[in-house]
Amino acid sequence: MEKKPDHSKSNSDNSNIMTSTTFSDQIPAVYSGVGGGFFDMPQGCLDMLNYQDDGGSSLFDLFQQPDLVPEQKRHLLPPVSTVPETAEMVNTPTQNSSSISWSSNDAANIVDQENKSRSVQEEDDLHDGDDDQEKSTTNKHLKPKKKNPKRQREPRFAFMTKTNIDHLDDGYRWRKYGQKAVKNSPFPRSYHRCTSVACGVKKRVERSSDDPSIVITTYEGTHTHPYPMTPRGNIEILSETTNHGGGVSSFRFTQPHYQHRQPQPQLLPYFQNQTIQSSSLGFNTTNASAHPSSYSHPLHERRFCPSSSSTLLRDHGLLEDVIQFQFQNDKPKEEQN
DNA sequence: CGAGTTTGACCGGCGC
DNA sequence: GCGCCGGTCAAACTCG
Repeated sequence: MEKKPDHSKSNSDNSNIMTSTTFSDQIPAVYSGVGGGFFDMPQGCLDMLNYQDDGGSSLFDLFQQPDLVPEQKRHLLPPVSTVPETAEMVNTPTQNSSSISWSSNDAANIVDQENKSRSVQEEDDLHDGDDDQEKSTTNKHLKPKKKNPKRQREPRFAFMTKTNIDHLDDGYRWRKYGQKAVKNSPFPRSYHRCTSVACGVKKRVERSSDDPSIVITTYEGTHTHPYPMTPRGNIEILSETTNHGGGVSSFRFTQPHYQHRQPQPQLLPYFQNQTIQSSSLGFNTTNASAHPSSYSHPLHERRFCPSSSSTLLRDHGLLEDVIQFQFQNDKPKEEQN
């Protein structure tokens, strides 16, 4: 599908991708100072990451945990801007000797590339909207099909998932609207939009060129509808108790029609500890229909993953190994200079 | 027939 | 200014 000239070019162009750029999408402040990291999460976690309501929060609040010493945070989220060209953040899976590498050639670079193309633009968006409007009006002269010329970038979350399934079912319904060959990667990148009306959440899915078993999923924006808008996979939200302190809200994921069962999740040791040790890192699903606008919240009683801790160890289907790898605020822009 | 996918073309940003 | 590349559009197509 991708244009052949582009594809061949992509494969032949081995120029390095610079890594020392910033992730300047409108990442909430909670991510400031941390870059990316590895997570292995059971199926369902990604949904909760993607869905954040006013009372809840995201996985990334993990990194605000006061009991996380800086070393730990760094271990989880190595700042991309400081990851050396040769640096690898390696977590050794518990089940085999293979390691998932954080190299400058895959996940980090994906975001880096975006950063490069957006860091300046987004600052303009924030501080210089008039200029953009001028640009957009000129664009319309060229191509009327552009409907939303002044596009505002949404927060982005990127995850690496170790799976052989290309499209991870995260509970939401997605419509694919494009696919492109990616430079330096034999695997195409697919573009998806949430099918919910007026929900502008986008998702990009691609495979790591370094490790084809890793799927990199990048979410952009936040869903403006309850989770899940259209049940896909009998996902239920069990809002048992409102809890900013002791109650437990939990998701229950049942997986009715996955034909390809995945191997057991490879919980990376550190994250596994984090997950198990603290149900406080879970998600608050209270007020599940609220607008998921907030990324940074004080610590709530939250549940990362499906309520039963045993689910951590069972077959979690498609999202057995989710590795969050990239969150970066504008801050590192200074660092790289 | 509607929803979703494929795919070629187009656009804009960025580096050289 | 030009070419590369990521992102998006939209018509054609497929599928249930």
